[in-house]
Amino acid sequence: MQQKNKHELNPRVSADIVIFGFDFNQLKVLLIERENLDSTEGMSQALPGDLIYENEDLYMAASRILNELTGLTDIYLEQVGAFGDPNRLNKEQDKLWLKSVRQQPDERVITVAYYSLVNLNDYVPQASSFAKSTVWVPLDEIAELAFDHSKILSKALHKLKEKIMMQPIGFNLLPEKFTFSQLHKLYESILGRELDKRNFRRKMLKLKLVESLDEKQEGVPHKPSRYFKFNEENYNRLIENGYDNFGF
Amino acid sequence: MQQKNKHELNPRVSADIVIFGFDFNQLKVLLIERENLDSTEGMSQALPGDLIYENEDLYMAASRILNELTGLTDIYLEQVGAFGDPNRLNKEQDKLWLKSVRQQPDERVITVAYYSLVNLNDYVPQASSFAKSTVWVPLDEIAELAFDHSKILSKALHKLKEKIMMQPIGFNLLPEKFTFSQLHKLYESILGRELDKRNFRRKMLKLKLVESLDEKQEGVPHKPSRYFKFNEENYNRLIENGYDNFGF
DNA sequence: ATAGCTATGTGTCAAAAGTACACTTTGCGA
DNA sequence: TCGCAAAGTGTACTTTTGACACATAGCTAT
Repeated sequence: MQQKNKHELNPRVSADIVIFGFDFNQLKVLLIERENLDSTEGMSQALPGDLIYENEDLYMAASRILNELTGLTDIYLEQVGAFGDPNRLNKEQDKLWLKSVRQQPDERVITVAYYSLVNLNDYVPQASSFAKSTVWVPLDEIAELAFDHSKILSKALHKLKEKIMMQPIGFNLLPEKFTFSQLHKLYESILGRELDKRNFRRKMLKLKLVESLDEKQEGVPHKPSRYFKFNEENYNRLIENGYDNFGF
Repeated sequence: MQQKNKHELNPRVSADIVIFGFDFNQLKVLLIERENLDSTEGMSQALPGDLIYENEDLYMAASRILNELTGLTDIYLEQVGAFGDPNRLNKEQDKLWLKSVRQQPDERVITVAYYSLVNLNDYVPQASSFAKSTVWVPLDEIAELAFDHSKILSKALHKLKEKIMMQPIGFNLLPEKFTFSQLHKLYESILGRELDKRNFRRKMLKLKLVESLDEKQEGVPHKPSRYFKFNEENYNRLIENGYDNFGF
């Protein structure tokens, strides 16, 4: 035990967050931009993240980062998993960048990834120590990310897809009131495939997850849509009865 | 950045594993037993786990631990998640035990949990540095575990349930050939509810996931069952066509 | 005022999947 | 040869899914 000790891992731990947002048209992810230092290309992108502090719980660290970045609190946040490949920071460009920013750039870092769902309307960009410049990038325009972040993103997306088929977490990406087509488009964006409009409507209404408001769109150059809101009580009643599969 | 550094977390990292086994009757978990040092009660139980070494990947560490404990390689192993509550080691009994076993018992440890599915017939108990005495405990007889291991176990079980409804991973818990009722009982044990015998059979056969062998049970005091085996080719064909929901 | 545009909103039918349910069969053992 | 215990099998009903097309409301441009 005594001799073994010197070989035991003693890393830093970071939290990286995949922040999803929806602009009523497509799913986007908030990324930080950094300048490349090897003068090959101009910029590359990474998931926002930061080292975790002492006495900080993993979930707390993730909410802190999310809050510093977006000003938001009480956000849907779910763990994706831990990523600890010993070579995860060893791409040349990443090493250069770490050298410019960390005291011990070669130190091993394990990251715990989370994903979160935010309502774009509530979002106010914030300056923060770990993210000078951020951008919302549509899912299908995201190029290879720094470190192992592409892998993290794809696992996060996979979890989101799985989850949204079981629980109506999508409402976290929408404002209080929304139209049916916004909701419909959201599900299509997340699942990456078309859903029949009428069947989608039928299912949502049968489950009574959405409730119609006495209010309509105004000023749109077509038949105005009614507004709807999420009915949380009905959702809670559903899951009490063991219903946890929305089967899209 | 410079001053902040001294507050950054620099923990040990462990891997803990929920090892599931099935004795044709119920689902069991392999636990390690340790003597309590405060003389309240005799024994308490914990999930097997060990600190991760330098240059070791998380998944590799988990397979190493699994191998040291069971002698098995190439085992189904899936990450449950990272657990890093600053107080996760702070129950009194746990602190006493750590003092007797670790150089720096107060050091913060983050654990990455995995679950694995093993075939009990292949299992040969092994002595290992971190587990002197091990026991297979039926799920419903597991008492409160050490550290945050009860929480880990319940999350692992939850993931297993979810997963087995989507993918036929249950076969990892069975030997090459098995009877239909063994398979049936396995699904019931994992999901914790009864499944209609005929409907279960119909579904499995329709998906062609199991294949009948020309062999029967012998020496049983009732009508002997045919043996079946898992048909991996058909499974691969299914998932290629996007089928990933077995809907139990 | 009216014609045209655009997205909203609605119903039906057939196929597939799920659910509930009971009796006969086989081989062993007493 | 009788009894036991688990294996094995089919049907009828209900629910869910999936495919599909047209009328409607409000704005805009002429």
